[in-house]
Amino acid sequence: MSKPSTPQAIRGTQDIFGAEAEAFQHVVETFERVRKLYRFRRIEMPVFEKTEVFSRSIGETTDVVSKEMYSFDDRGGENLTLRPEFTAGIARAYLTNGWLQHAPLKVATHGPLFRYERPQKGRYRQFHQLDAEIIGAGEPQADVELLAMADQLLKELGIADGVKLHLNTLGDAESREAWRAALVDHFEFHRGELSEDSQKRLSINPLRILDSKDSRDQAFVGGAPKIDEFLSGEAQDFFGAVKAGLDAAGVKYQRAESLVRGLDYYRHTAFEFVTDQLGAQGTVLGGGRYDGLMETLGGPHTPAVGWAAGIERLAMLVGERLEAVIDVVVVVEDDALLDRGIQAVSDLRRAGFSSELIGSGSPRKRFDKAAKMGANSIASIASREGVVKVSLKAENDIRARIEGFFE
RNA sequence: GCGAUCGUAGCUCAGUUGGUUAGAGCGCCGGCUUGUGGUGCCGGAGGUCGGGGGUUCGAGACCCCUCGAUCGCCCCA
Repeated sequence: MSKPSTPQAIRGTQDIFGAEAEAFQHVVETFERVRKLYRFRRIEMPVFEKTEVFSRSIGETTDVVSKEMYSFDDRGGENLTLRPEFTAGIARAYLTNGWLQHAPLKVATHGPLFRYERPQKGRYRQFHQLDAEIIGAGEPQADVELLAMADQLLKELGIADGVKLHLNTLGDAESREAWRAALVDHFEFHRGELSEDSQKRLSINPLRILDSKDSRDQAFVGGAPKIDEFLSGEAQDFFGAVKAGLDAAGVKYQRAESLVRGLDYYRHTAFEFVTDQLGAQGTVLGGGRYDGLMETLGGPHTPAVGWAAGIERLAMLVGERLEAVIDVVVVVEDDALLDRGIQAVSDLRRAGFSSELIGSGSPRKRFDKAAKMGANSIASIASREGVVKVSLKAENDIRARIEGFFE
């Protein structure tokens, strides 16, 4: 008889435990608290959608859609995709549920996303994001509110020092197209001297050449046309209002002229909170305005802004967090007294004390086991010459509150 | 999709130029010591050396393939 083999976890997924899981949960809980301060309403979204929800909104030519989606036919023959991001699904829900009656609508959620990528530090095939969106608001104040919330979140997580807000504008649709055309002209002239990657980007996403890490490309980035030269008056005013609003809200930022977004639906404001402490995956939170998205899904023109943040990346910056210490460990040193112990921990837990029972293994080693757990107090239930003996090791303040549970 | 490094008990790691029954610490289980005690001692369980193939008299060590991890490229939060 051969031993059955143990299945491995799927590549790029993670089993999170202990101090790391506490850090993960801490990020989520902090987000929940901050999101309520800004009055964002909680939504829960399906993990999968019809494939077209993503392919139409994100853009067929993007890497996400063309090679990173987990798509499959279900038993009814429908082609479905595990969500690679939140925004498209939320936009779909907004339209199919008629949420425009609530506009402008501020919503927040978090959960798992899926992308078929090569795993590395801060990048997984199943990863988790926080997400916040304001839908149906075309005013720059919406951008400002969202950024202020992101800024406060990072501060409350205690990681704001290592993270900087990079801010840019992509202009409105006309500005962006004019800029894009000028960039293509510029880089086309030097095509032969660009990196292989950037030669490809020239036809797929020329804006991306701007933040290439290849030194061959960087030589031509400095002289490339700037978005500011192509901004319409309206676009300039919008960006000016966002910057003024950030100053008023006390949010620090720096202009990043070559910051672009990978997904097609972005317009106007684009931003990333970036750190140098996570290696190649330095963006911890990113987003922007996507005024054109609703129309690509067949809805009415609906301006919107949003961002998403990588929970794993934030948790790595937060670092490991200690699990809460136990209030009382109850040690039963005589098996005949086990029920006394069960009663005590039950009463303690119902009264709001975290409690753990130790009543198995070598009786003489049970107290040592309890001592190693680092609890605030230890109660021992033992018998000496046939007499039940309860002893309590605790500081006076907690002793007074728990003594009664052992009488 | 491309490149580099790595993969030995549950965990962290040793394993000399390929050479008898593969080791340690921690953890786990048990015995003794201590007896208001977080100590010490002894013993035990647990490994097809990621998986498959090859070279060799002989492979945990060398070669090939494969799976996975880590770090870059790319992409992105």
